[in-house]
Amino acid sequence: MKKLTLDELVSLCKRRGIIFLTSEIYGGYAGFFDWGPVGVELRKNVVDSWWNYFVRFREDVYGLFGAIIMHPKVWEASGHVDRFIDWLVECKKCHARYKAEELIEEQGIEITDYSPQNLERIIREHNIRCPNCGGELSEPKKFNLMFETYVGSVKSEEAIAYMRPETAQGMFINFKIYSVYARNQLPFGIAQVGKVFRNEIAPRNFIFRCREFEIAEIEYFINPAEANECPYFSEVKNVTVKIWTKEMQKKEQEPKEMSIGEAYDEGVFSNMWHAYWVGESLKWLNKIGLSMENLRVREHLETELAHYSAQTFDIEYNFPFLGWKEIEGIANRTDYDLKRHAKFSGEKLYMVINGEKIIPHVIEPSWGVERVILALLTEAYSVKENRVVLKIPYELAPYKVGVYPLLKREPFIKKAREIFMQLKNDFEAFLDISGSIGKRYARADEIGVPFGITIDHQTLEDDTVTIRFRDTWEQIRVKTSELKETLNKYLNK
RNA sequence: GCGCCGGUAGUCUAGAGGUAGGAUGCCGGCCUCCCAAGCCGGUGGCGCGGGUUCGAGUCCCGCCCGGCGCACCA
Repeated sequence: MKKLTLDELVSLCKRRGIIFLTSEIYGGYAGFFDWGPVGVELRKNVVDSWWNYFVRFREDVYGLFGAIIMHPKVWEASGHVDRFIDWLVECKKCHARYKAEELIEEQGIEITDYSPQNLERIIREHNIRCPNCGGELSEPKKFNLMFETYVGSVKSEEAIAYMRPETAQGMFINFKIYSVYARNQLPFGIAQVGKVFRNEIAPRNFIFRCREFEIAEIEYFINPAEANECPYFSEVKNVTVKIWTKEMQKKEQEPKEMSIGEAYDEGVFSNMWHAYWVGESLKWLNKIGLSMENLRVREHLETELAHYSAQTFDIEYNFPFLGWKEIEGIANRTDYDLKRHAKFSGEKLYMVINGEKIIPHVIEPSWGVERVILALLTEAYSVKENRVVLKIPYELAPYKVGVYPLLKREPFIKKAREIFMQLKNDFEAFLDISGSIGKRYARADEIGVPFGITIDHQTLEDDTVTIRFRDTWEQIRVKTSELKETLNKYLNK
């Protein structure tokens, strides 16, 4: 079968009202996207599925809908201000870029004043040149991956606030409230879905890398003394997937297919809870339609670990047009964040359980919603007889059922309206009377509508209609009185 | 952000100094009892700004957007 290209997917997303670049009448705006009538339903269904699976249908995870702009100190405590803001100098000859402070410190010069004026003065006085080609260096330029804004009406340095670049900190700053809500027991988790903002240098590959995107994330707090006591582990131990540990990567070995249970026994994971969350993540991704063959678990090398992480696994999806790419990360953040916030805020961020003071450790599964949906669309995209059929799992389909009069005239239209009115309160339904019947089926297939109800001549005689199935194009005939029940059966409701 | 390449109706594409053409979609009509059918009619376009030229999708400059490579990816 021909490989799907990103261009084909982008084209479908635009022409069918799913996702498209924002502000196109002004030439577009890189890294920002709008979701159309179909996309907005799809996104909502995916997020609902996630929320049900990880929050509502669990005993131990609590939801949060946190602020996008938080106290600026949050980002000092988290380490983002230090690690997201740099003064960079650029070589005027070869255009290589360097952190100013690193170049200066490499010369054995101690910096006491980190202001850009002073950094530049040191570079000029010591005649520091490009280590690559010896070229002259530019003045230091501020390089900030966080979007800044000003809170209050005065635009001063003191008024700078940041658009959150991750949702995690919203959970950490509310740890006390949630630990009480969880009745002072471990483990428990806090879940949040929301927009985050990162001022990427080069947004690319459609919605794969954007500047404004959505994260679905859980911070799961465990007792470090009980890190290998996960009562749910039997639910994931047989999940089997390709796993690529850092050792395998260093030895240039291929990923190895193994179960989560086997991998845990072999010591692949930092602890049992970490293994559990990798397994649960895979189960949900598989549930929403991503096949296990297209998923793999890759451990981060030491060099790519985030400053807060003891061990991270990426769940990667094999995009036909991008190769294996991260759609979710599962990090062991240990007690890094709670300790940092305790230090910066002066609050006591620990729990006392049975007289013992415990700073919980954190396992953090973190999904990129756009990336998951890109994988979902990729997996669902299929071609049948030269037509696109989007085989989205029924529960996620933006519309469930289309109603079509076979011919565009009375009394077919009247009867179709009746059926539509009968269905619309129970299903995401629409009525389409425009164009030939084949054209209407084709349009519905492109946005993944699972069922089509057709009103034909026989309907007018015996009050039966046909149900057409998106994936097979087969039709069955049912009484209109049994339509709702039959559709529910197929939808597994 | 750097380098190379590109940008023509909603989508896909022809045109490379001289009247912007096609396909498809969409809308209306005729026809049609089931898979983008047929016929007729309609809708809609050179990314933005400046320059060169009698004349610019076409050549030049800047910007924007996209693809690829590098860098970045906490």
